[in-house]
Order: sequence, then structure tokens, then C-alpha cells
Amino acid sequence: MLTSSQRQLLRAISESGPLTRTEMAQMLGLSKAAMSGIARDLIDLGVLHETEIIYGQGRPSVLLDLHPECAFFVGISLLEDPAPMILSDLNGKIIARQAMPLSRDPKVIAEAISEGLPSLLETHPDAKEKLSGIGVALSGFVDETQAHCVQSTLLNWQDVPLAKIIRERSGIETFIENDAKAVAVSEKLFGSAREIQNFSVVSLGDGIGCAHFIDGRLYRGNHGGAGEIAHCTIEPGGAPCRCGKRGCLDTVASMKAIKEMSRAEGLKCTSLSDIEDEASTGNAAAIRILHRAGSALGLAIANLIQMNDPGLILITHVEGSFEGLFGTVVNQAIETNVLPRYAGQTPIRIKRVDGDVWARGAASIAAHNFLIGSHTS
Amino acid sequence: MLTSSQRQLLRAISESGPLTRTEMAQMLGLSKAAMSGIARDLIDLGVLHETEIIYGQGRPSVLLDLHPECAFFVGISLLEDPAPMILSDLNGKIIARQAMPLSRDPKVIAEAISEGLPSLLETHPDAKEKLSGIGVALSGFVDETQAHCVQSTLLNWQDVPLAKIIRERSGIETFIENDAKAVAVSEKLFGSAREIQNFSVVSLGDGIGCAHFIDGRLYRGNHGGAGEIAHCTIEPGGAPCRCGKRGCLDTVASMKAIKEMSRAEGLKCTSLSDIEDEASTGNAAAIRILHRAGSALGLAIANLIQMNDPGLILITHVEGSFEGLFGTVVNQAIETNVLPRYAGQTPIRIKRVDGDVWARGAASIAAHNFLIGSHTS
DNA sequence: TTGATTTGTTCATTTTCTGAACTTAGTGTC
DNA sequence: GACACTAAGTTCAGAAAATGAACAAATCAA
Repeated sequence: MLTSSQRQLLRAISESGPLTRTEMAQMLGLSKAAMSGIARDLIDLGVLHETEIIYGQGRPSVLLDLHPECAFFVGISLLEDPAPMILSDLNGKIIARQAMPLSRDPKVIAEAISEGLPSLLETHPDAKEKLSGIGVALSGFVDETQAHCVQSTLLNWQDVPLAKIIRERSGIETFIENDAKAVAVSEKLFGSAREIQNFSVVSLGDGIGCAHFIDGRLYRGNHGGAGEIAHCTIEPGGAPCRCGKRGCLDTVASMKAIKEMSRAEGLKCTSLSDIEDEASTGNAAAIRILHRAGSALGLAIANLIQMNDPGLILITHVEGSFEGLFGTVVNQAIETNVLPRYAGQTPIRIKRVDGDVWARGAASIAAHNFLIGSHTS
Repeated sequence: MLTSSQRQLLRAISESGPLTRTEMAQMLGLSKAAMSGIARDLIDLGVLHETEIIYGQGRPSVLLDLHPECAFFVGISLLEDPAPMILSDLNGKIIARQAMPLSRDPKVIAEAISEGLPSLLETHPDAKEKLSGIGVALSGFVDETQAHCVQSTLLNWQDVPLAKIIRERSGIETFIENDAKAVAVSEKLFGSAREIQNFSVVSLGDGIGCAHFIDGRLYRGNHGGAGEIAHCTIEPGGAPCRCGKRGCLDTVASMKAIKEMSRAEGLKCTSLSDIEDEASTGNAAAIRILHRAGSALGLAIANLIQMNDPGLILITHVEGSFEGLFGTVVNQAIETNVLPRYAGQTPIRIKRVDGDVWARGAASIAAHNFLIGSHTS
């Protein structure tokens, strides 16, 4: 078990990248003497290692960084069938990847994970010994201990103690998390939001997910529902949504909605690019659909900016690109719906992600618990 | 200066009310031995005192509570002219109240405060000696050190180091804060949100303000702009707003907007009750106005709930009441725009506040800095 | 009255951090 | 190349904060 100071240090390095001992001492507000000891302990534990030597005036300083292979993590996404299962190191690098059948029965899932583990761990000589946690990403609400799935429509679950079941079957520390929140954590740990304390991730796929980091910590909300942007009412009195109300963002701007609207207009559409292509040739229906979806998403994001004033909005998307009409409309809708004095002040970063997002996010949940712990401040 | 443990303890008592030493030890995760010493020190300092004795099995336990008169605070609201100036104790009780002329010149403000202080402090024998801070509430953006006013349209300020100016002139520790955020802090310290970690305050007056507490701390946002709900677009393409864009919540649901719309319809309206009265007699224009305003506010609050999943929404209002049509429409709009599975899960509390809100909020900023400090976690 | 029970205190010990002096390993200058 | 100069990192004695175990205190229950 790590001490509180050791955790703080790991967190600082995770945010800032490699640091010298003197920098670390300043950041944590500790003396050089104390820092010296903490660093020595973490080096002895194999968690930190010396990397570069920086020459300047005076004695050269030594950069310390996390040792990427001091711990390994397994991430599993329960959002796809078959469910991807990856092995990652402390840098978020994917070392191996395999799949397991998806099930709705928690015990069957635990069994499948346990059976898949040996072959996954075989891919790296140290992985088995240094496996430090399993993370699972799923669609639904998760409690703040990252152990219980409170509710999942997709999996038809109510109060399932999934983490405990997997932990007992596999013997490995396990944490679960909502899909969008897992992606946010992976962006904070491994991605482009490392040093940012307040940011929101909006993940655009078949559905729309969102999660907030506030003051450097994932904000889960009082019932685990923070970031449920998909069911914000964007078109009052609009199309009925599967959630029971009308005009949700999900009914207009999710990929599923875009595809459905296209089909209704007689356009063939298997991905965003299909409609973008149609729109670029001047097809009025395609243009209308993209405008409607883009304006809705932009408005929702603008409202998010107004409400929470994040330091960054990170939009992740799987399909197509943001170079076309859709992206343009989204950006413009954000601009026109944000307080003019603020417009452009909040960076919007677009990131195309691959099929590993969810599994990588899941692994980052385990990594986060290893590095920083869940209940620290 | 207080130690970190002492601060944590004060925070816990401020949230939970009086506690026994054993309860405190459990809450902070400390040993009884450590707690014993910390409590003794704070009692010696006059900050804590023993109140009630609880009899049960075993040795009776002693409740410790904050000593209300261990510190006094001055709160000033720069939102009204003349500017109210109050003296409050650590319970938020207003001990004395006076006023000073409002000015846009920071130096004149500092001067007026310093000149007003002696007569204010005279009202209580200990106040002068135990004055622990001045808090100032204003309309505008404030930096995270609560010292600089980054921008204020109302006062026509840009980067004014108001806290420093007042501190230098008066010799008293001073902090400034945005109006809505100050109200949120006073609700957390003195009001009905004491024990709640995640909540949002929506203050309805001539304008609409909003502020969030997240994980027990005021969330200021990356540019101090968190909670700018008034300029969320609620009616896309709607009425032009003084901020430069269109359809802001402020143009439909603020008291100012309601009054203006009423006037445009030929209704005389000096307060919310006037239109409520008209509506109750069946006046179609009045009903229309209240419906429009109420739906807009309700939608904005519903979106807030979806985005942030707070544990409580506290709506504060000065004029009229929420018993009439307006309140009904607001509540209904919230219900219909929140994910049905969640509807009713987030408590909405309505609170009518008096003319002291802003000044009390200002005082609570000083009290918060005394009790908890600004940069603790 | 006696035992059970739980709060709160005391004190020796451990853990964690600090401050000051010191060592180390370079740069810059003559 | 010898010299001062500079800044990083280490060492070590001592301060500060927390712990654990034993104990004193104050009640209830039988």
C-alpha cells in the first residue's frame, strides 16, 4: 500500500510528465529532504525510474518518470459483442488484445474473464506477476465505489455487484465504470487532457456519452448520472425518445439518429461519410439532416460550456470525420450559443478514436485506482 | 494559523452540526488520541466549545460545536445602491446592518468600508477584536484567489484587485466573490445545503444567477464562469439579449424580462404577484407570459440536472412566491425534461430570501475563508 | 454494589516532514 | 586547467503529528 504522499506524487507525474525531485518538492509543497526519501522508496518499488539528465547551471537534475512496465492492467468493454479484452501498461499502451463472448449473466462474464486471462497475460513476460487490476466499462450507472452497477438498460441489470463477482472469481482487484466516464479517465491519464483539471468529454457514437472532470477528479454526480447529456431536451416537443420523453439530443445527433433520419429520407447510410458525401454533392435532405444534428450537438455543448465553464471540451468520435459539414455546423452552433465574451475561450478538441476506446478506457479505470486510488483528495 | 487537521475538523462540524470527539475521529479517520488533542487546542483557541452531554450506555459523550462568537465577519453587497453592509457571527446570524453609498471607484469603496466599520463593530462588544474578515459580493467574474474582479459589466471593471485595495485600506483580511457563488457558499455554511456535497443554487431576481457545489467545494469553473445559466440558449433564435446573442434564459425568465413582457402587453407589473394575480383571474397574456418564463426556467434546470446530477437544486427568489402558476409551470417543466427514470429523484427546494441575501452571502465568503480556507482539499 | 460499557485522556512510540549543513556534478571565467 | 559559482540532491538530528495500548471517567443495568 502506498502512502498519501506517494500517491500525490504519482498523480503529479501522471499529470505533468517526468519531473525532477526539486520540481516535485515544489509541486507538493514538501521539503527537498522529504521528496528525496519518497522518490527513493518509489524507485525501490520499481514504480519510478530515472530517465533523462538535464544539464544547466549547477548540478544536473534528473527526471523521474513512471516506469511503464511496473504494472499491467486488463480492460474489458461490455459494450460490444464479442467483448474486447486488452492488456495495457501504465502508459496506456495496448500490449495485447483478444475477445470474449458477451453475456448478461455476471457469473458467466466473470468466468469468461478468468478463462481469458492466462492467454492474455502470456503475451508479456512480466504481465502475470505485475497484473494490478481489471477494469470493466459498461453502459449504465455505476456507484461511487466503482463496484456496483446500479442500473443498466443495455445489460438489463439492477444493482449487480459485478466488481465483487469478478474479483472473487479471478482473484484480481476489479473496478467497473460507465463507458463515457471511463473514456474521460483514460484521456486524463493517457490522453490529451492529462494536465487539465476541468474538462468534459463528449463521445459521439451510436449513442452520445459525456463525462466531466472537475478539480482534477472525475465527477460522477449524486446518483452517478452526471454527464447524461444525451437526454437533455434540445428540441422541446421534438421526436419521441426511447427514454420516454421528447426532443432529447439523442434523437437528433447520435449516429443512430442520423442514420435513421437518412434512411427515412431514402438515403443509404452506413456511416457518417455516406451522408457527408451526399451533402457535398448538394443533396438537400442530407444537408438538412446534418444541419439539424450539428446544431443540436453544438447547442448542447454550448449549454455545457455555459453551465460548467470547462477548460476543454474533448469530442471523441469513431466514424467519419469532423472535417465536413457536420463538424462545421457543430462548431458554429457552439460559437453562436456561447456568451460572446467567452466565445472561443473554451478549446474544443476533436479526436478520432479507434475501436479500442472502451476497452482502453476500462483499463484506465484499473490504472487510475492503482496510481491515484479512488477516494483520495 | 490552523493546521490541516484542525481545518478538516471545522469543516466536518460545519457540515454535520455538533459532534462528539469519537464521531469526529471516525469522520476524519483519525485515532481518538489525535482527536483529543486537536479538540483541546481548538477549545483553547475559543473556536470550539462543549454544548450538550449525551447520555447512553457507558460514559456520556460531549457534543462539541463551533463557538458562534469566536469570530465576526463583515459582508458587503455591491449589487444595490446604497450598498448594504452587515456584521455576522460564525452562525451567519446578522448582528448589525447599515449601508454605504455605492461607487464604481474601488478606492472610494475601500474608503467607505473603512469609514463604516467602526460604527458597525460597535454594536457588539467582541466584534472589533474578533473581526476575522470582510467579504464582498458583486456581479461579475472573480478569479480563484477571490481577490481580483476579472470582469464586471455592472461596475464597468476589468481586472480590479478589489480585495487587495480594501485589505490595504482597512487592514482586514478581505475576499470578494460573484453574487450567485456567494449565495451558494452561504447556503453551504449557514443554510439548507449544509450537509450536501453536490448541489446547485439558482437565484431568481432581476437577473438569474447560478452556482455549483461539487464534492463539497464551490466549483468556480475554468474562467470563473461556471453557473452562467442565464445565458444558456433556451429559445434558439429567440429574443435578442444584452449579451449579444439570442434566446438566452435571461430574456425570458428573469424578473426583469417578465416585467418587460408584461409592460409590452399593457399589464401593470411591479412584482411577480401582480402578474400572478392577473393570471389567476384568467388574463390570457399574463398566463402566456408566466408559462413561457416558467417553461424556460424549468427546461434550463432540467438540463442542469441532466448535465450535473446534483443532489439538490435550491431556487432562491426575492419577489412573490412559487405557490402560483409560475412555480407550477417551473416544476412541471423540470419533470417533463428530466430523464423519466430520474424524475423526482433530485430534490428541488424553493427558498424565499430577504433583502440581506447578497450581504449575508458576502459575509459567508469571509466566514468560509476563516473556517475552511480557500485552497484546501 | 458490582460489572458492563463506552467516552475520552495519557503517554511512549512510530511515522512523516523540516532545516541546515553537506556532497555532488556540472558551468563559466580567467 | 584551476578556480569560483551554481543548483540538485542527500544526510541527519530534531520537530510535528498521528498511533496503539493502557487507563481513568462517567454512566446504565442487574
